Amino acid sequence: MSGIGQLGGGCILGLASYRRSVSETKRAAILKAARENFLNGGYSRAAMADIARDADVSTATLYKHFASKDALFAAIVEDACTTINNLMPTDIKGQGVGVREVLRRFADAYVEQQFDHRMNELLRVVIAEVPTAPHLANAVYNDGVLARYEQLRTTLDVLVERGDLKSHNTHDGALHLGGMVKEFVVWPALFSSRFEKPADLDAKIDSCIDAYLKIYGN
Amino acid sequence: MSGIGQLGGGCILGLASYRRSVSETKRAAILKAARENFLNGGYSRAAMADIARDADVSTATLYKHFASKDALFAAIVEDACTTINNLMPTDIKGQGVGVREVLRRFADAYVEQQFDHRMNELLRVVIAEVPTAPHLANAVYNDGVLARYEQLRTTLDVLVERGDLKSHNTHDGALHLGGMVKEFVVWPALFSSRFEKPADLDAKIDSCIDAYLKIYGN
Amino acid sequence: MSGIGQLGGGCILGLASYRRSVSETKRAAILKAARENFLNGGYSRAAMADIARDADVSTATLYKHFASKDALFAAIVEDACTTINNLMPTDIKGQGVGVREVLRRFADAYVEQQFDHRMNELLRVVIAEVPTAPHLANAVYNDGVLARYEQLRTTLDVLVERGDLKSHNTHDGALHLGGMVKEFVVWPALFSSRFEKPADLDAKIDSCIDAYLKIYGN
Amino acid sequence: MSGIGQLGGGCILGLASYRRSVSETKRAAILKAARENFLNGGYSRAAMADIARDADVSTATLYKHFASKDALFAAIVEDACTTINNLMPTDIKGQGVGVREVLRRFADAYVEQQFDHRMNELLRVVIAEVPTAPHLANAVYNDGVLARYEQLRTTLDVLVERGDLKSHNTHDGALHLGGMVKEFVVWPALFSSRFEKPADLDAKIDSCIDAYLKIYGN
DNA sequence: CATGAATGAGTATTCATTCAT
DNA sequence: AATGAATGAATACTCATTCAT
Repeated sequence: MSGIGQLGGGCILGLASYRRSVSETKRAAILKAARENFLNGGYSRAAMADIARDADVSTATLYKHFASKDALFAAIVEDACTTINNLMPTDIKGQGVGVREVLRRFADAYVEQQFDHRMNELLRVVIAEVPTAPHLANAVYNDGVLARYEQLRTTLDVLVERGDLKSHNTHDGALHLGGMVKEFVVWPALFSSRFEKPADLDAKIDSCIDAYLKIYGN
Repeated sequence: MSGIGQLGGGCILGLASYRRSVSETKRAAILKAARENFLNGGYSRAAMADIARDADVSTATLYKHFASKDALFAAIVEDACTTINNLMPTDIKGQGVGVREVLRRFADAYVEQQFDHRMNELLRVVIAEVPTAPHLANAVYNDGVLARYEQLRTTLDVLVERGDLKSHNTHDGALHLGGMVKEFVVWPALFSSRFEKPADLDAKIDSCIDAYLKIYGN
Repeated sequence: MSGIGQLGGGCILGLASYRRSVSETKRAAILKAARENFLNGGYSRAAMADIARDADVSTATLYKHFASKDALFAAIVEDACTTINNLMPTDIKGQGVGVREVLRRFADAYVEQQFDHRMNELLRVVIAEVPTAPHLANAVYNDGVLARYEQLRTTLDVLVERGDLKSHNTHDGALHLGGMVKEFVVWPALFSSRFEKPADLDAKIDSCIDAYLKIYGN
Repeated sequence: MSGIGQLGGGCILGLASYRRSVSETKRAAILKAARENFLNGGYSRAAMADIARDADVSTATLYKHFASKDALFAAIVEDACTTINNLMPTDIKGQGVGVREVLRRFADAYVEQQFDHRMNELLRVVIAEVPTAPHLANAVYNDGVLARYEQLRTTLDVLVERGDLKSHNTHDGALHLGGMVKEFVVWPALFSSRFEKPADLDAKIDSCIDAYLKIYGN
């Protein structure tokens, strides 16, 4: 029935892989439940017992998988960073694609990451824990915020090379464009308990790209 | 009866006002202690007992002044909003002052509010409590974030009227300028446990104003 | 009705002393309950919740009085040491009292301390915690064991001076006599879960004193 | 089937005995690991999982060998008693050996058992568990403490018969001598977290034998 | 026969809030 | 009006023991 590998002679191997898969399943369930709990009320209000219950495991099992609440939280954050980094597009600057379209695609991916993957809410919790877990916040800032800017900058560099943008300090440029977009995509979301993106988001983002092109466009 | 200082004869009114002033003093001490505690480790980690101790009052007195931890936190946030709103300048667009200088002054006031008045840290805590105290976050967003944009927009309108800026949608314009500035002033501070402003902040802000003037300047 | 002190003008003082007495009462109840619990199953098996229940207080109150389980245990041990040290007689070497009688009285006091004040059971627990609380064990050894030997030695010195005993190394002598007595008074009690003293204890102690007098008597 | 080493042809008996020996090896490893764990922090602090890990077996295997933590502890204690009883010399009263030397050899064996075989530490743990495992403590008292006295008494009887000691109640005599020796050998060790024997132990033991000979020597 | 993952019942400790005085 | 002691509910974490494979 199950697709367990080497069933011929090594039932031990079968056992091991069975166990691993069960374990992986539980680990995933825990991460999911924990994410939910942490995002809902922040670090302090998330209770290990609740997380265990939501993941349908005992607290002891929870602790077998993650040595402490801190470690569990760190795992969730790391998980999110990985997911997000895999999500961002790497080749949006294809030959025939116009400047505006390239920037638009980048912004769309960013919006998806912030809203559909609930990065905004994770940011809330991470920011809240800055005083008690500065290393984590730092990791998120580097892997989540700065990494995004580096990607954008690289993209901008290509556009400059292609002659689509004036030659300029693309590092600051990335921050300018990013700052404007965040104003619509992140800032209101941080303060709102609803998860939806604003209704006229696309128009707002267009206005940011417009502004950027007025500064640096050819 | 007691040797209380400047009370003249101890008439009832005098006693009452003395009591009131003592009460005000205690209230202020509590607010100060609470602010410190809340900003240090966030809402959950702040302990009412610690706050009372730091304010040199008993817990019972603390509860006489503020009905609950929530209420105390709300009071602190409100207090901060008031302080901040009083801080922002209202007449920076004097006759002889150039565009760049006007925007610069606005930005400086913003920087002062965010760093010297620890608004960045307060934002951290408020943002963290969005799921459990959405009204508070909303209040801060309206009184703190949007109000700032309204001020900026009003300023921009004056500049447009003066002919210093092209006629444009100043609402979006305010968000664009604000977004770029925040990128340097707020975003990194939210993720850092140190309270200092970045070293090259002035240059960064100038670059934002430059960008803005490239878009909308005459 | 109650003997509270300055009831005349300072109801505050009355309040303070009332509080203090209530507090003392609770503290005593906690110590009693804790002693019982610790002696019954050792340090690890004693549960703070059980102790609180037995003392008719909440666990929070328990922790107001004693900052931790360790601290509570230490308080009990210290308490026992004080009690015991106050119990040992200081003037048993009166003029007309014979050697044998002097030693006998000392031994009797020792027996009372070990059995009636359950010092044997406390020793069990303290000894058990040597690896985890060496300082405590050390304190008990110094204040409980060595102090007893010093008392005995002083007594022996007086007896030597009086000419009742040969001149000898009374330090080793005290250990010899003490060792023999302990063999009957402490050693079997350490291994038994019943609290009673052996039936023929008096005769056994006499035999120890006999032996001692054979060595050092005149 | 498997490439197991010195098994000749893999007949059933050979396999069975191989299994038995593997089992014995594991049992021994468990006992060793358990002993270490129990002696280090006492019964309660020793964790079955740690013991299993230290013995390189799974917890399930551990439980196959010993039905419970209690049973494992009992096995260790029993093991220790056996070891110790085999250790004590049985023929130290050879023809030409003097009284003092005989007693000295007995004491030396006792010291070795208490220190080199960590009997002092085991006593600590056993004593600690008296309230919860009285039968065990009883067994140790009988097989460890009393048995030693019986051996000593037998020895003393021989010495009396040989005319080396006065005729006397050798039962009490054994306790007297034993008590004095223990005072130096066991008592301080019970209260100390270091495993070493006191520096001047030999001299102290000599002084005990001296005292004994003064009482009962010829 | 051996395993490692799983568990339920505990454990010490904390905290917002109340109340007798 | 002000106090400090008191509390009940909660929280992170542990451990002896079992069980499916």
